[in-house]
Amino acid sequence: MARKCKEDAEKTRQAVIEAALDVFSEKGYAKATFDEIAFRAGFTKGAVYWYFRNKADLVAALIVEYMERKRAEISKDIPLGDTLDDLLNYFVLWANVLKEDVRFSKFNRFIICQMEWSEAVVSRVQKSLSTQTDWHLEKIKQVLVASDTRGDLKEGLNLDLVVEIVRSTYMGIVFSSLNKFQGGDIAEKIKVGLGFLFDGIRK
Amino acid sequence: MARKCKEDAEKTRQAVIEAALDVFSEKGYAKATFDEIAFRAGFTKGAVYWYFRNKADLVAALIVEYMERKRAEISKDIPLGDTLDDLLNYFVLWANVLKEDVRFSKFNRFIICQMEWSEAVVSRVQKSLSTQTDWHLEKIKQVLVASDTRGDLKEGLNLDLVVEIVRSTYMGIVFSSLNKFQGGDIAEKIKVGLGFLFDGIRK
DNA sequence: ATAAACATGCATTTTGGTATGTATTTTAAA
DNA sequence: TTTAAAATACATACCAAAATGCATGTTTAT
Repeated sequence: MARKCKEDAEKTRQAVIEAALDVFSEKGYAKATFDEIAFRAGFTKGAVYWYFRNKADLVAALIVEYMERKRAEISKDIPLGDTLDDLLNYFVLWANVLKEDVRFSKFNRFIICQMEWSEAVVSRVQKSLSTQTDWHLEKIKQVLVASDTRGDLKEGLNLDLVVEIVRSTYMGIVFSSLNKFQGGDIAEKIKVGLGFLFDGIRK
Repeated sequence: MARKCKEDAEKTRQAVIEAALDVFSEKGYAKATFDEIAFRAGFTKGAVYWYFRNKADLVAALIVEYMERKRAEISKDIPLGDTLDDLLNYFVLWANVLKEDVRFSKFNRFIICQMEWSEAVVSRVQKSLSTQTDWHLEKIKQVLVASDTRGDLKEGLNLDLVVEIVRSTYMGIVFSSLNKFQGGDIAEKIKVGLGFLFDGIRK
């Protein structure tokens, strides 16, 4: 084969990334080989190396692309208000994405339980990852501060601590749900679980 | 070298397991080699293969030993009551162990973020792991049922769902704390976070 | 004497990475 | 407008390194 036009080239890159997610999910990060990823995508190893220097580079690209894409996709649906109910809807929105988008769910399961966060990968992803994290934390803090100012919350809360706890609770429910052990409706658990937590900090 | 008496043999096994934890933590599961693990333990590869068939076998033994040992160690300190406050103390107890036992903390960080849960490992660990999980879930459920019977809780709760949420919340805070991003006092976070959650389900 | 508790050496496979080949496409000069 | 050169988008072939796991050796307890 040979060179194609630019649109086809981008398609190739995407095909490789999608194939990578499948192979990573099935074999785990360590046992996934460029040969198999390329074969799944319908190409050879040369194509994969054309786009990615090595495995850490590939998985980093996979992570960044999936996170940024989904964030861009979802950002228009985000509730604008700053009450605890709005915040709850915000998390339910993310949870529903996990329920409905099978690829995104597969992606999350992979990065949570099927890969090692080696230094090589972490350093490449750090920027995109911390942006994503900051995004969440910012949203949470904004709502909590506004609610506190309005006098909706209990007195004397350490808001920064509460921010961390809210996020950890969300992550915990997501993690547990993505592990095979428990199935269940993840959005439902988020709704109920964070609902109780919010009841606990409300005045 | 050559054969030693039985006590020495057991010491060797333990030394290998401890060295394995160190090497796994530093290099990650995939990049850890039997040669280096053996060298760290003060032996050669032959010694490691004498006790463990392969890497999955070694890491499984590491996981099982650490979990069982800590559970046995801690079981005598467990609060006996069945109120929500007792349950909170139960979790704080575990959190304190994570804070104080550096090796156990290292172990947890390893199995959470530095290893892949391949099928080979999961199948070997499953029994011990589900026993540990059942242990926690059983304790939680017992307290919730007792509290509910006493009329301490809100009406109409789905207790099984609440059990999962309580556990997920605990796990979420532990996970977040073990990731390098956030440090902080893990026991404090558990106390405050689960405290709010319990306030939310209390009548 | 036998078997446990290792050490040592080797061989096989795997694979990450590179170097090279090749057919198109794009660019740019004539 | 034509066409040669250069760059792109891969395929193919190959290598060097490394690690797994086994086979075999060696020493000492029992």
